[in-house]
Formats: sequence, structure tokens, C-alpha cells
Amino acid sequence: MDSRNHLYLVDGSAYIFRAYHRLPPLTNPQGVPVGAVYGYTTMLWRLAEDLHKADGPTHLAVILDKSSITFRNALYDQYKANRPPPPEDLKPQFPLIRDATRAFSLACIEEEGLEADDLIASYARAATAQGWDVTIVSSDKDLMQLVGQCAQGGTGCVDMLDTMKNQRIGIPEVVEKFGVPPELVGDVLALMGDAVDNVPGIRGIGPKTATKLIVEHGGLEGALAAAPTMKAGKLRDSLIEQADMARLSRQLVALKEDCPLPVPLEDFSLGPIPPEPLAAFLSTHGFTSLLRKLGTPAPAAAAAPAGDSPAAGKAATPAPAESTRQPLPTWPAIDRDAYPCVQTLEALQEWIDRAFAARLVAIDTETSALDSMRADLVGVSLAVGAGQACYIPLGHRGTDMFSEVPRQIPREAALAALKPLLESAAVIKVGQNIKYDLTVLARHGIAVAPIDDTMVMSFCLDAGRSETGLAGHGMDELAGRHLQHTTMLFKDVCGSGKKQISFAEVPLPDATRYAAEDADVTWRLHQLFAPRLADEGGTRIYQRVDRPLVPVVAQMERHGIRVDREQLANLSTRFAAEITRLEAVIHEKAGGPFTIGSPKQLGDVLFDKLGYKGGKKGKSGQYSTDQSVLETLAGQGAEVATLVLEWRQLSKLKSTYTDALQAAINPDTGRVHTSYSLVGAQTGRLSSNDPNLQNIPIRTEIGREIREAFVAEPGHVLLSADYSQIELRLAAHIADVAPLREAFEQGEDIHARTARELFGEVNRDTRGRAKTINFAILYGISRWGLATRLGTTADEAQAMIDRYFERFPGIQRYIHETLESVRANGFSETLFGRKTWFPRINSGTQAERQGSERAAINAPIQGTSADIIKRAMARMLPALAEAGLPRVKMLLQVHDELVFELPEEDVAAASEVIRAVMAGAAAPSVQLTVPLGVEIGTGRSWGAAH
DNA sequence: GAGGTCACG
DNA sequence: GACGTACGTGACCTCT
Repeated sequence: MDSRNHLYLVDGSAYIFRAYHRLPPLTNPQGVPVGAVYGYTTMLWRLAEDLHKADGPTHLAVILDKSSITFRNALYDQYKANRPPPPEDLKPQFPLIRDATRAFSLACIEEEGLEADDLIASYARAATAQGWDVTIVSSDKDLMQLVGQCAQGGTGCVDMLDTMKNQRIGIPEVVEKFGVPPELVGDVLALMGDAVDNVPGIRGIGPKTATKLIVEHGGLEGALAAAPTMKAGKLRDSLIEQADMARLSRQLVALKEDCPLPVPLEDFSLGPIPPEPLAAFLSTHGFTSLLRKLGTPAPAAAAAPAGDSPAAGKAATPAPAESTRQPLPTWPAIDRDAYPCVQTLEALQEWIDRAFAARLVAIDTETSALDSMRADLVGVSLAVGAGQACYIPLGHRGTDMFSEVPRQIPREAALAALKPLLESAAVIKVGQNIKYDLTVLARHGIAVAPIDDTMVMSFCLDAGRSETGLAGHGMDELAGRHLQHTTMLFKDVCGSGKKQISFAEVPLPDATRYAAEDADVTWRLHQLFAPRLADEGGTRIYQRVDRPLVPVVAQMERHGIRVDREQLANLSTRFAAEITRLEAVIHEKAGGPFTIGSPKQLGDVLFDKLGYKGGKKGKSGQYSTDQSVLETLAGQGAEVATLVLEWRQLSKLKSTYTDALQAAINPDTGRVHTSYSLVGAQTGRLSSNDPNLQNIPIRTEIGREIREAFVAEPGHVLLSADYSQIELRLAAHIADVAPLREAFEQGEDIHARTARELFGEVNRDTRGRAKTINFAILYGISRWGLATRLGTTADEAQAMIDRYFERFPGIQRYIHETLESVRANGFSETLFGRKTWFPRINSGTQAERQGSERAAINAPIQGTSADIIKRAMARMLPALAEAGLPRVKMLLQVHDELVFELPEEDVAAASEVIRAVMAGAAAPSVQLTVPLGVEIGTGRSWGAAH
């Protein structure tokens, strides 16, 4: 049995800098960046795996830098003075390195006033003196001085291990790098200096010359002494003039080998690594692959319905969200009356300190209105644990005109105190729809980061799962579903309708109960959702796509877009006159006045009073009068139908656009600020509201004029960049349809290509029909639906579908496999792992079931497209900044289009960046087999940019 | 609040 | 033979 001890000394600080730059910016389920920590953890794992091997470690310690000020600064005040501060998203990872080390039950050594290098040198010397072998896990060139070194009287040997290159560094490798043996490395370093550590060396001498001099003269002192005899020149002069700098440098690079050892060597002895603390750590940070390796039974990837083949006719409802995990943690029940109202700066500071200590705080802002761009801040609530919540009133008025303003911390003072917490990279701020709070606080100069959002987390876990509402991710609903708690409703404190009061008028005790409860609930929901995301495969989409998008979308909303009020007002006037004229004519033709806007009255007039044929009554017993019905009537010569269609178009444009948009202009900014919902569409798309800027007219000439009113600031232009045919491209990729893929690669007209495949010839008619069929495929096809659209019979439509499947066989396979998978698992998935649930996919009601099937076929395609543009949006601002284009503002997203506002002179450069980011947005996560085409246009108005 | 209609991708 | 007439949204209007 080999009894020789082998000590591994891990240079932890140096490692994480390297890991940070080499690994992608991962974040853990709490949103803390952990890319470097992950790299560090896998390295420790690999070292631990060598434990049982003959030449593996018997002892191991991780050595960290503690402070930046060391004895070397006393020698040379410029030492390491040039070093830039670590990146913001690396800072919060430093303390986690200790957590990781402790999780492996390994020793972690750091000492004030010493660099890790000195501790490593001292431990190495002490170990070799006792005959131990030492491996230094690092690739730091300063440490190469120690290689091979045996302490006097000792017999142990030192080598190094570069875990990233998986390379052992012994004496030969050092000689190869420096041209000298390890004991002369210090001399070479002293001559050449080190830009990173700001070791001066001798100006003009680099590694080559330094090595040459040291080899020729046997060492630094030899080289300096020989300088006067060298041939005259710059090198000779430098050596003579800067000899003192070289000697100083020699001292700086020398490693201190006699530091007192804070922990005796024997304490580094390795035993089996206890799995529990390690498992807890891996789970906290979502390192699921390592967790699996640990042998912990991995939780089910997703909650599948019990049994594979549900009884026919009986709805197989996938297990509800709350039953997929362990029972609720043992939290105290929510007690509204226990929350403190914070009214002094001292009390506030205590809460801020607690939040810093907890490193995660739930936050909620209370305001005077729903529009985050107009609302005034009324108060802030915080939660640092279950039941550990408070409310900080900031803008409350008296409850009526006779009462006093309640005691509050002055708003600016409170915000100044909160700002460091809200902006600290080391503390996660959790909110329920935190985009709202981000905007409100940004208007007070606070840039809240990093963040987590329980609403978005819920969406990534349970989109489509709610049987009831469409949204299903509101706080009140989540509290009921996951915490079995009925929250206090807004209308409970503010009332509703005419009697509704502003939150600023709510008495403090009520406001505290309501607001602090929201923060408490948010904190608890976060605790439930974070591990679920890791367990159920939601981490990827949440961390990589949706969470990074939150601040980006918040900023787009804050930018808003300029609209020309006068232009809209002119359109409104024009439309009004035309509507009035049409109204008179329609009433005349109808033989009397009626409300044209009432479908009921219109139906009665058309089909009963005027006696037109073809009226169909729906289940409400009312005639349908929609566009297609009116068009049919118009085709049969009913002039009144044509007039009503015109009237409808103008009414729509006026009320929904030209009137409403004028009212939507924010008086402070003079711009229109939409609000995007991050959980609005089950497929993962954004939706836009108040006002909806995703449905501004474009398809008709008259509607298009409204787009002209969206304009750029003087000296600027609007730039519109849209993905061309992205959903068809994705269908071609996902279903692996070779002819379609090929057509996209060749840049062909895709509908024309489809026409050629289906009909053998391409003309206006066949291309149009092919286009209809292509869309039908994306939407989940039915022969009746297609027949209606094509104006043909169901049989002919079916023949066309058969032909399509025959020419593009991948499509049929995609549909089949998608449906099988959704029936079995309850959800569909995008290429980036976004799930959409279909609780009615196995419904006994045919209409319900077929509806779910069509949606399920469409969801992976529409959803993947949404993922891609979201990734492009998250990358866009950094990419523009890096390209020196900080003035380019991203304003709007319309599903496959992004709208920017930028100075005219930036157009050419910005176009290239925008195109590159959008076209490359799937990579590297997904390698598409079709190119993503991006079309760009610019102009003074949105209309002109198309 | 529901239903009908229509604006967009 | 009935089912119901393509996927995903949000806003406005009328009527109950």
C-alpha cells in the first residue's frame, strides 16, 4: 500500500476568472450568475473523482485571495494598480466559491494580507519538507517557480495541473515555456515584468530577451552585472538604468514561502465526500447534471398524467401543478396583522440590512394607477422570508380632506436608502410582474437588478395549464393554487367602480396588510417555483430567454414611440365625415334609422326587413353579419352590404386607432408607451396592450395611413427589421422538409415553390392557393377550413392536403409525432424547451379535442419563433453598445418585427448589427438547417420604413 | 360581462 | 351523421 501523501493545492481565485471567461453566462434558479461557479464545481468534481486513484490526492485544500492589499503594495505602491474591477456578474460568484468548496466538505484557506500564491508556496514547502508530493492546481506562471522544488531535507516533489487543458506541468513543461528551469523563472519574470500585475520589469524587454539574458548570464544578478560589458545600445542602457526596477520586480514576483500556516496540513486529509451537503448545493444552483451523477434519484422530468392511455371519452387532465412536488414547506401561515409599517429611516435600514444578509428580497411597489409610465409611487413592500415582510409608505395622503398626512419617511430619503439594495448585484430582487416595478423605480433613477419574476416563472412552468382563465398567472390566482391562501384583493382596500379611491388614500394599517402580504406571497411563490423550474426542465427557457427579457422589455416600454397627434386628428376628422355620410346612405337604403354598430339590429335589417338570402343564425339565435357574410351579399349586388363594410372599416380605424392613440400620448414624454405582457400568449409570444401596438393597420391602403403617424424624432429615423417567413422556415426545419429547406437555402419564393410541388405550374392562382395551404399547415389543418378558404369542396381540399403530405412527408410525421407526444405528456415543447400545456387534448368533446390538436400543432412553431426573437431582443442592446451604437433605441416588437429609432448617420452600421443578431438568434443553442432571413427598411415614419 | 367583430402576426 | 369551420392576440361596441 502506497503510504506517500499527496497534497493538492487548488488556486481557486485564479480558476474562477478563467472559468468566467470560458463558460456561458449561466444563472441559477434564483437568477444569480453562476457560470464560473459551475466551472469551479465541475473542476472540484473531477478532482474528487481521482480520490481513490493511486496517484490521486490524499489531502486537498482550496486557497483563495482574501484582499487586494498585501505586503507587495508596501514594496511597490503600483503593484496590481492597473487591474480593472471584476465584471459585475462575476462579483456575486466569489462568495459562492466558498459555498461550493464547503459543499464538497473541503478545506478553504484565505488570509488577510497574503496572496493565494504565497499561501500555496508556504504549504507546498511545508508538505515537501515532510516528504509529501504536491500538485498545484493552477496554470499561473508565477507558481511555476515552485515546480520540482523540494524543501531542504525533504523528498517531496511539486508539479502543477492545468485542469482546463488537462495538462500536467513538470520541469520539462516549465523549461519549454520559459527556456529556463523553475528556479530561474523568477529571474526571467523580473526582467520581462507583468502587465496584468503591473510588475514593471525592464522596459523593452519581453519574454524572449529575458530568457536569453538569464540563460547567458546564469541569473538576474549576473545579467545586471554584465550590462556594462555588453555592446552599446538600448538594451545595455536599459539594463543599467533600470537595474533597481528589475531588483524590485524580482522581489515582487518572489513567493513568500514562510507564511504561518493558518490550518495544519493534516487537517486537509480527504475522506469520502458526504453527499448530502453537496446535493443541497447542486440543487440550489440548478446543477442538475451533476446532481444526477451524484446518484440522487432525479425528480420526474415532468408531471405526466397517470397511465398512458386515458379512458376514451374521459378528459385526461394532467396532474395539477401543485401536486407535482413535495408538500408545502412548513411556513408560518400568512398573518396580515403581523406586518410592520416602516415609518423611520432607522427601521428601514434594518430591513435593508436583512435583505442584504438574505441575498434575496421580494419587492412590490404600490402606486396611484395601473399605467407604470404615469403612476405615482405610493409605497414599497419588502419580504425577506416567509412572514417576514413590511410596508414602507412613501406617498400616502390623508384619507379625506380633513385628515392629516400620515407619518412617512420622506420619499427621496427612503429611495436613496433603498437604491444600493435594489441595484446590488449580490441581492436578487423578486417581483410578481416585476417589469412594472422596474419601470416605476427607473422613473426615480433606480436601476433594479438582478431580478426574478414569479409571474414569468409560473408562465415557464404552467403555460396553458390553467383550466379557467387564459392568463392564470396573476398573484391572487397563484396564491390560491400554490399556497392555498386567499389574498386580500385590491378592491378590498380601494373599492371599485365610482367609489374607487387611490391607494394613496388608503389608511396605513390597511395598506400595510395588503401590500406586505403581496411581498410575502411573492417570496413564498419564488421558493416554490425556483426548484420546480430545475426539476421540470424550465430552467433553460426561464433563465436563457424569458428572465433576461424582462429588463429589455421594460426599457422598450419606457422609450415609447413618437406619434404625430396632428396627423391622427386630421385622419379622425376625415373618417368622421365619411362615417356620417355613409350612415345617412345606409339608413336611407334600410328604410329607416338603426344602430349600424349593433350586429343584432344589422342582421335583422339585412335578412328580415330587406329580405336578403343566406342569413345564418349562430347558437345565440342571431344572424351573423361578419365580413365574409357581408362580402357574399355585396357580391350578390347588395349595395348596403358594401356600404356597411366601409362604415365598419372607418369606425374601427377611428375608434381603435386615430382617436385612441391621441388619447394614449403620455403628457410627460409626448410619446405613446404600450405595455407588453410577458405571459399573454400561451405559445410564448408577447402581447401588447394599453394601447395595443401590435395590431396597427397595414393591410389596407387607408389603414396604412395610420402607420405614417408613427414617426422618429428630428434627425432620427425609424428602422423596421422583420424575419421573413420565419414560421414556415421553422416548420421546414422542425419537420425536416427537404424541398422546403432547399427552397429557403436558395432564396426562392416559398409559396411559388409550394405551387410548383403541388400543381406543377406557378401562376398567380396556384401561388395564392399554395400560400393558403402553407398557412393552413402551420395552423393545424382541417379539410373544411381549407375548403372554405379556397372556395372549394371538402373533398378537393382533402385531395390537396394528401398531395401536400405526399410531396412534404416530414409534415405528416411532425403532426403525428407532436400529437402523440402531447397526448402522452400533456404539453408541447419548442426547440428551446418552452412548454405549452393542453389540458383538453384528450377531451371527450370532439370540438374541444380538435381545437387543442390544432393549437398543439401550431404551438411548437409559433413558440419557437417567439423564442428566437426574444433571444435576439435580449442580445440586441449589448451588441449595439459593443458596436459603438449606444444611441440606437429598440422601441417595438410585433412578433416577427423589431422597430428601432436611431440617428440617421447610424443607419448603415446599425442595420448590420441588427441583421446579424436577428439572423443568428437561434445559435448556438439550436443549429437551424434553414437560414433566417431578415428584411430591413428605414424611413421617417413606421409606414415609410416598410 | 358576454358576444360579435376586426385590427395585427 | 353531427361536430363546426385555421393558430395566436387585444380593443371597441352593443346589449344584458
